[in-house]
Amino acid sequence: MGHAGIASTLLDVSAAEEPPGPVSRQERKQRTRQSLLDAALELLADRSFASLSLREVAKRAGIVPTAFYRHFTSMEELGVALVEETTRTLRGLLRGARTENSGYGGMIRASVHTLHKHVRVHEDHFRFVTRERYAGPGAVSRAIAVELRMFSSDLALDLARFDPLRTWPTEDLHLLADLIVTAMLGTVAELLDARPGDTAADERILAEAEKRLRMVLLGVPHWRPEGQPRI
Amino acid sequence: MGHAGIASTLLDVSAAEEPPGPVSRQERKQRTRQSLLDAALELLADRSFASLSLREVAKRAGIVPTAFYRHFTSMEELGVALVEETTRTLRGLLRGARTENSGYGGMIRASVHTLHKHVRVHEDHFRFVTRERYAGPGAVSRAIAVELRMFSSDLALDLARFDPLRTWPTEDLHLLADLIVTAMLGTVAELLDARPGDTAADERILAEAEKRLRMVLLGVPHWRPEGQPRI
DNA sequence: TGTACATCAGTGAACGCGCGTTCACTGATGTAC
DNA sequence: TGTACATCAGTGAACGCGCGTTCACTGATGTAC
Repeated sequence: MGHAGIASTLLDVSAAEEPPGPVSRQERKQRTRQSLLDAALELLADRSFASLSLREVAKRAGIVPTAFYRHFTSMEELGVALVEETTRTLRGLLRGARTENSGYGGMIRASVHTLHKHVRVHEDHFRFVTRERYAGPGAVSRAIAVELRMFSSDLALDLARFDPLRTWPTEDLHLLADLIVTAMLGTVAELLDARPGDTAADERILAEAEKRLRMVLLGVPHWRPEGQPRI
Repeated sequence: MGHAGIASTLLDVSAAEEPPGPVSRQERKQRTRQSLLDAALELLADRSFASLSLREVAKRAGIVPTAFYRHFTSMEELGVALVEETTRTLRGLLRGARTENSGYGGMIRASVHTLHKHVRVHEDHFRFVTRERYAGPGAVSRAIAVELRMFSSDLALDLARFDPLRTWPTEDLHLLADLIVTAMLGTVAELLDARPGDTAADERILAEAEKRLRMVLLGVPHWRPEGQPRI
């Protein structure tokens, strides 16, 4: 339970290591549930979700395999919970980064840096999500696809505030937003591949990420949504 | 061996189902090897590589588990062979599509359509590669990364022939090429997600893919490689 | 061409192991009176 | 406040199963003479 508790504070889910006084049955249950999530995430640091066994996760969480079923009906259900845990706060952070900055440049810089900080704090979560995104036909991949669509919709909404984009058809706006989300996911994968603690690598990756986004947005004023494109 | 043979003809590796006359020992060995690759690919249609067992593959290929080791030292080695099988011909096809067309528009259209045709013929191969790309720290993911870098280098080379790109620094060129390769991979994933035989869906996905690439390339003439970007 | 030996792809039994899931249980927490 | 009963998170034994890998083997193909 020790290091599992530490991991959970990173997400600020259950802040205190061992709170004072007696604890209700449902509080204890919630803590064991979190231990299972934390244990799974640690094991997923260098493995695929499909290769993870219920017994391993239970063992690492400090419970007997059969007690797992008190919290999740299957490993798949736990995986979906991990996906939700990953995106829970990031969506709000990114929306904030965009609304608190005006102009492409500021928005790009703030978004990239917000993403960077968040990914570095929750590396295991993002490793899990980038790995499982296309991992197969299971509930986990489906949950990830849903979350990404939400990121994309958030972004499309904010992009629509820019003058040349204001008049774009919705589908073109979503195309652009998807392109940006995909590029950002590539950046996440690069960050997770970099040697740990390699600050220079991080800065290079962030610079490249900003450059990529500028390249994409550079074409926007020249795009003709209706009629023949000029290329 | 029956349907395994059929799958292999799709790749044109061993064309005849049962050639006439006696067959040398090494020919037979090569055929069994191909059966193993085909069997693995069929099983991978809706599963992750990590969840695939040596025994399953051997069984489907029609040999006893222990005979597997006559062909590959491990499942991982088989996985790497599958990656090579996937990209073997596509690289040349895409290079051809670009050199036989001039101008962004023609190149984009030809590339997207070439990719589409190839993906549709070899769906299982591409499902495997898109799934395993980020699947973990194994040899398979590493092999995929190497292949993608080669696609990107090919593309950068061809992009350098365009006038505004001719003078770009190499790193910016590679950034642009990576962006395009990533976008194309997204298109592959969309194609594989579409309902089989849904021609309308295919056409929509291809149209979107072309649009995305045009969006990206639209910014090119306005990019300032040196000095401050205008955004 | 015929014979004797070497090679080696594929066989089949056996091993110890971790897997998911079942089941009846325990004992602390919660609730009704 | 005290007692009797209900709830339910966690236990531990047991099951049948598929796994990767070992080993000694078989018998067709290949080679040397």
